[in-house]
Amino acid sequence: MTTRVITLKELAASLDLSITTVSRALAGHEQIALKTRERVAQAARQAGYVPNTAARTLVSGRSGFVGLVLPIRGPNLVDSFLGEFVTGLGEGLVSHGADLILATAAFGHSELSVLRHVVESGRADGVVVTRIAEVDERLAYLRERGFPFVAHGRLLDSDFGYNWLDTDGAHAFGEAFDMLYDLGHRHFGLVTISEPMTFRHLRQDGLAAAIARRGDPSVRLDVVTAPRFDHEARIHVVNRMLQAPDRPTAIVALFDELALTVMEEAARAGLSVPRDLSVIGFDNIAASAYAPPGLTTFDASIRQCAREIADMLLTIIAERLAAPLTRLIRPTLVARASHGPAPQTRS
Amino acid sequence: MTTRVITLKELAASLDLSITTVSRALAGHEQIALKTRERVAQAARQAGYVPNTAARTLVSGRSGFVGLVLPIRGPNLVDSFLGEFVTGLGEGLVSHGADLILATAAFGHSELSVLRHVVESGRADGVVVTRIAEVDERLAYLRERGFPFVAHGRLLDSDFGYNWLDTDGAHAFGEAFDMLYDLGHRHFGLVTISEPMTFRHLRQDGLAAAIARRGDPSVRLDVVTAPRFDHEARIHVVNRMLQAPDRPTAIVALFDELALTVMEEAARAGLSVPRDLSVIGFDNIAASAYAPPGLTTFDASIRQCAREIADMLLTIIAERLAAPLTRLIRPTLVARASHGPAPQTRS
DNA sequence: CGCAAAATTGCAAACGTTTTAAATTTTGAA
DNA sequence: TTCAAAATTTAAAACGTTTGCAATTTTGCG
Repeated sequence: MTTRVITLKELAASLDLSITTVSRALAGHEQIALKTRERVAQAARQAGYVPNTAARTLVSGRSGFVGLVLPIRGPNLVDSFLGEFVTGLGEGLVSHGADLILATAAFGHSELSVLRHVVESGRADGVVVTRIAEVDERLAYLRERGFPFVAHGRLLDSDFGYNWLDTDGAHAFGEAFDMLYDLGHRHFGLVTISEPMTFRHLRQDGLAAAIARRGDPSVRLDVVTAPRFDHEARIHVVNRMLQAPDRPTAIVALFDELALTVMEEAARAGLSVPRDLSVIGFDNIAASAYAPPGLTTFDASIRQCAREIADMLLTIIAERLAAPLTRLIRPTLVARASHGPAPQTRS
Repeated sequence: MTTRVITLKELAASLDLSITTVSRALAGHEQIALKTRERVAQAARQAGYVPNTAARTLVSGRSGFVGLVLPIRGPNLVDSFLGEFVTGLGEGLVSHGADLILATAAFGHSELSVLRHVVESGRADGVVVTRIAEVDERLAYLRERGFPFVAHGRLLDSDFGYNWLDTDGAHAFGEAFDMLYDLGHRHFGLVTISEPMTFRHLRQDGLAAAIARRGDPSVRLDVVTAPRFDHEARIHVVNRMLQAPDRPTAIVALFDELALTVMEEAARAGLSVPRDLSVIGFDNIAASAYAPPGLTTFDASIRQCAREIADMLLTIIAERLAAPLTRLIRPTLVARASHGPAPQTRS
């Protein structure tokens, strides 16, 4: 059954040309007579010739692949992020004829070891790194190797230049504060996570900066920290904030999943959102539109960002760019119904 | 900066052995003295030697990659399916040391042409095909080539043997009917789509079969068909069913997104779910848990299925299996609050 | 100690491309 | 008609592995 794949040698033989000529003709070299180029192109199309990737990679040193090491995730957790991100990367890559390699870290293997393997086996010409940690050994490794990469997210102390694209969480959280402050809120809550990811600092700092900018000493901010994968514990932490004798009138969550938990627990505690409590999230996951009364959040347009990351990376690879490329994308507010004026109770 | 990647030749030189011996030692061949094997392994580890994928692929004919061609999707649509599926595939592959290639169809290029490219360029040893269409040229192509693949979903008329894994939508829809019938419902609605995918038939047939099995002539089924990507039109179609003078008391939707639209429009029309109307979906997407009152649906455990698909495919590749492997996975009912007894109005 | 057998190692070809440098053919002016 | 220059084509090496087969070394028995 199996139809054999045609090789360059065979194609050349059928045309009575050398493989050199055929190779060059297909690559469109000017030095090959136009007539020959056309003849070769025609024959190649008809024979369905597709160059062998491995052979081409071996000699050229370019694989035409971009790698992404899948972040390790909990057994029951697939964040909605991945589908969008991967789709965007694919879209960005395909316009340049590149494809995506997804490598998964096996249980017990670190993400770094998988990354090293991808890099050192020559599978990819560049990689994309997501979910930047406070101390990120992946970036350190890539930098030391001088291997092309783009980070989605950034380090806190960028003492070395590298390529990144990030959503401006600091700005978004500042915007959230300003909006809530103008609605009369003075007592704020922040639900954050314990994982050492940089984005939690950037967002929290953005919130703190906005508070400082306002210069109103009556503003108060309570912060609680939830573990990432333990749903029970997360609920517990949220309730600690909701059931405190003096609870915030507005809660900002580090991302939508947390905000949805806040809204669920608020409902369970008989609190009405947004009458008794305003809640704002970040990410605009699909469920946020459905969870009553509709979560106000920020959309980071992951798919679009991923597309841009792909573009950046391909530029870096093609032009061996040294100067770091950076892009900060401002997320847009998606105003739904989970925020409103501060309750008058205590005023 | 760029640290050079060490090659087999260099490793061999540093050990004062031939590349043949080193290659075999690393592959664990018995014919190489144990002492040598250990010495080589040690040196390789220390030097951080990683074999070059391209070279290995070229000579062995095996790339260690499995391909997935991303289904083309609308500009604003990323179905939640992809993230889970890709994660599952990755998990399934990594345990066998394989990785995933994601190829995207560029705008204007057919999915088939991308598939051909992946297959014929030798990038992958096998592919996974999702979203099986009624007349699926991808399956026809793969079959003709004799290229290893596993389909997620199946054809209606399987006149040729091929490997597939599918969720038993027919059974689920039958189960949904039985449950609703036992709750007193007699007038049913089915919201389906116009895209020529096989799963719509399988599910609808399952529903019809369950109705027939029951043999109750008072049972009535209305069917409306929505276009896939046009949200406006989808709403319109749903309302046609909801606002009919004699509307169904129970609506089964082909998948959750449709069911959520039904629930939204029902709420807008002042209908209470499940008091006035029962709604059941399929897929158990994240939003289904949040949309009030909580959508009753079926969970197909995509991630687990994908893992199994990876296993199947790797088996097929490794053992050059001819006999088709097939698996039918029964989805589990996720009973939330969107279904209940039939309203008494007309009884 | 000698030698066949067993154990171990190495040579060289092959995989399908790209590319350098060289060979061949064509062109056109003298 | 001749020959240098231009245009076109090709031979061969290289990329880094794996592997069939041959060469070398070691082992053990007489």
